[in-house]
Amino acid sequence: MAVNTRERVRQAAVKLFATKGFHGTGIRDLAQEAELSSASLYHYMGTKEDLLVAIMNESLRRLLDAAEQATAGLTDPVSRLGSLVALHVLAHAIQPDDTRVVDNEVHALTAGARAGVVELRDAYERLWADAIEDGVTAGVFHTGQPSVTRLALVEMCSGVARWYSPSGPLTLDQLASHYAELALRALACERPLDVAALQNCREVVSGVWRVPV
Amino acid sequence: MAVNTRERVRQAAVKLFATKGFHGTGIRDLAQEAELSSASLYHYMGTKEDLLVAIMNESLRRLLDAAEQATAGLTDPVSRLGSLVALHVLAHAIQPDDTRVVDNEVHALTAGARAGVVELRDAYERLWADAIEDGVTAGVFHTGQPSVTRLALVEMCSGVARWYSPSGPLTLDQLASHYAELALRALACERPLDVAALQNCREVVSGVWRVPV
DNA sequence: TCGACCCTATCGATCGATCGATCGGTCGTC
DNA sequence: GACGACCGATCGATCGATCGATAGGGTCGA
Repeated sequence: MAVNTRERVRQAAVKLFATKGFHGTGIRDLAQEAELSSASLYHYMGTKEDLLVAIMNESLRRLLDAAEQATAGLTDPVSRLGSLVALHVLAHAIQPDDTRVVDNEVHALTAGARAGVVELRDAYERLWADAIEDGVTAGVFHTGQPSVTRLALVEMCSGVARWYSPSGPLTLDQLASHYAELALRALACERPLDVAALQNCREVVSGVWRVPV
Repeated sequence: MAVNTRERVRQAAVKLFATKGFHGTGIRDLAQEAELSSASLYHYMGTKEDLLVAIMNESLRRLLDAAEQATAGLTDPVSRLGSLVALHVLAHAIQPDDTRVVDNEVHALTAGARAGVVELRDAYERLWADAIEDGVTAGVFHTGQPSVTRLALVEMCSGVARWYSPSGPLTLDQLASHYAELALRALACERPLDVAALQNCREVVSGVWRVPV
């Protein structure tokens, strides 16, 4: 029960932080969503900010782990970048609330906590930067501004969390391969998608987030 | 004087709403930034939300006007999309605070005000949708999911507001043409950038936002 | 020229409401 | 009878907003 309630509080917080923002969400909103009194809330969490920090760190950690797992052993930059894009898009489509909190509420963190979050984020973006730089070196990607292109692609993929609906016309599979296609094209890559890598992503995703893909 | 002070309040609000969020910004923060007492603030504005609504509507209206102006008379879809991308990127690079408020604080609006903002936003995205659909029909763009591609591209360009610095290595010109290049590539367009259209964008931008480009 | 009158700009003080958080308790259950 | 789960009541602080007051400058008729 206790573990379950703790998870319910977390999910209530993710939902409300994502839709109303951290500062726009009151302790009483949180309590109502989690079906608890505001006093009981504090049996399962520290301060409101502790809750935000935990959500951000866990979400980012999961994403980073998944990305490392999905690209482990892949030496081909095309496969690596395709995997990173697919994974990022799937994560944002499956967990839109979590990812929107991570992407939009960094400004609500106090300095100490922000440092940890930024560190995780940097490690994650490093994976993208390496894949792109390796591809440029290998001559399969072409871009005059690798860093700018990386920022552009990551942002493009993150946008999925703002609009994707599983009841819409696109399956997760179609979504992921469409974005992977867009990314490879933007990098002027002439090689086709690595379909096996995408399949591998699907398995990593269903393992890490425990959902069928 | 009065007009000047009113503008100072507006700029203080844009800065704080962009960095700390609408709900994260207090009336007293606003007053301090604008160098007024919190009481005097109300001589120049209605409620705090009125201020947010005004900022959003003005910013969006300016962007929409600029986009219509930049694409007016252009029949070629490649030129139109190139212009839209360049304009969007320039606006986000020049006015990062304004655009971040528009992009990230919609959730803070109450239903009535939100409707107006969404309407403006829809009209703006319609320009993008038309350019892309026309290009697909004309056979110069290739994408199986025009709507998804549009969302991806807009989001990609909006990200500029999160990181661009005028003191960085890229000029506004380089930034705009790099993004236009990325967009055309993502649409599998084989035609080159319309450099004249980009030049036109520069002029529209310096007119609408009154800055040298 | 002079006061009477007003209007704009400004602020200290303060309003009721709500904020995040804590207290002292009451329940079952083991 | 000890403990985990839970809550009504309430804390001090802060929220957005308003109050009455003051100072200064322009516009009058006398």
